Amino acid sequence: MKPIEWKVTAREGNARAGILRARRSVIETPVFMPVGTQATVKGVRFEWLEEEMDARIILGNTYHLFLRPGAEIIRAAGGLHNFSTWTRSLLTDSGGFQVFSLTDLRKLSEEGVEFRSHINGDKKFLSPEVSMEIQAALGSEIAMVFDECTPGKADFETTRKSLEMTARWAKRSKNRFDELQNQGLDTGFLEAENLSGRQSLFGIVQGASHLELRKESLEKTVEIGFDGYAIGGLSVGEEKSVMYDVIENIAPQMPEDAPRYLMGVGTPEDLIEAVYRGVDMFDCVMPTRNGRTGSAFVTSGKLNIRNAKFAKDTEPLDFDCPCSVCRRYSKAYLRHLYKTGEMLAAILISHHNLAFFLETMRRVRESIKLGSFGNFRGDFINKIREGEKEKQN
RNA sequence: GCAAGGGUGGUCGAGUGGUUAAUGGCACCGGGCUGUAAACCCGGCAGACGAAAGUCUUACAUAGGUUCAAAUCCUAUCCCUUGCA
Repeated sequence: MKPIEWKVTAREGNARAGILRARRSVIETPVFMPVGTQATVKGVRFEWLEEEMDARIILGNTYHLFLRPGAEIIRAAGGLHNFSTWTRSLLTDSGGFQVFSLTDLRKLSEEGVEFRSHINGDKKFLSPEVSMEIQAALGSEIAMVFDECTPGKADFETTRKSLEMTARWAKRSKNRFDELQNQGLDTGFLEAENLSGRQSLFGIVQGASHLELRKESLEKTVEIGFDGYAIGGLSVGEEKSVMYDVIENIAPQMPEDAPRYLMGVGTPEDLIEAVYRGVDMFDCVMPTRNGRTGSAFVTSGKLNIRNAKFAKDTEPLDFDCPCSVCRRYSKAYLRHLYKTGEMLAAILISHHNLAFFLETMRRVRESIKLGSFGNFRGDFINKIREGEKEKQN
């Protein structure tokens, strides 16, 4: 039996709607997974994620939880689910992205990454094996291989070397992962109908903007064999058109019968464009980070709640959004909260943004099932373009 | 009334003869944020003209004065704070 089961329920062009059954929840795809780096989706209580937004899966981060509180504390607590009380599915990122984003603090070698904690400067070490051990302690439903995230504008040779190491790391990740599963060291083990109850592992395709290298990376990854496949290393400095090109070329070549996960992307528009090109899963910090920093995603695009023009605006962020923030609070009030430094501003806008992302994905799924995704996509993008035009006037 | 110390741009506050249209903080205005080192970061902030380099005008309580040159020195006036009556 497999740890997860993936089934396509409808198609339209390259876009797919499906059902991903994991041991702790059933996840309808395409899905947006809120990012919960440090065992919390910043500013948003689990109650809201469960009840109002009905999020079925959120992320956690190996690097950050490794530094604090440490894998042993979470293992002792019975895993990240028990520790945090999030009972639905979790996907844990491997720490690979931090190798990329904390570049000043690291020393990279074939063996792994020696780095200094960004918190207190402690010397630490992360490798495919260590990452798998931590992720087993966390007990997520979906673990990610430990990869190197290549910068978007990396040249051919750099990218090739990087991708080859990522492939070797993927193999090592898989080996250690299997050992840990066989030893029963996954804290999240759970009996589930027709599933193994074990953790699943996703591979990651790298290759920056070089399509032939992307293809090579994909082949190497598929050869090892994973429960799902991710596209990594996008939205890391390259042009947006490059990102769309890579997705367009690579996603359709990825295994048909496994979920495709585009890591770290993106804006609502990006999500729709990626679904259109065959992607099923997404995560991104934008809804929560932008929420905390005063920018809201709405039907007409993006708005900055700081703007003076909202000072007397008694309307909600978005009339078309069914979330509890839009049903109750005005832009004028949210602006006031933000300008006065009240934490509730960050909480409410983060909440709206996440609700908006999840609702958008719900609509995407519905339209694929109805065969109207093409129209949905056109309307969605048009409203953003109109919004941009209006902003300029 | 006497004595001492003060009055600086929206605000608090540096500056005590010469790159000073005037440091900083805050406020205000705008932009950014894509597997979270981010409740953060960046820019603007006297006025007018200019796409820009820039040009001009008005500015450090008020009015005079000294000087090549003043927010900075001198005189007078107004106002504020503290102490003594």
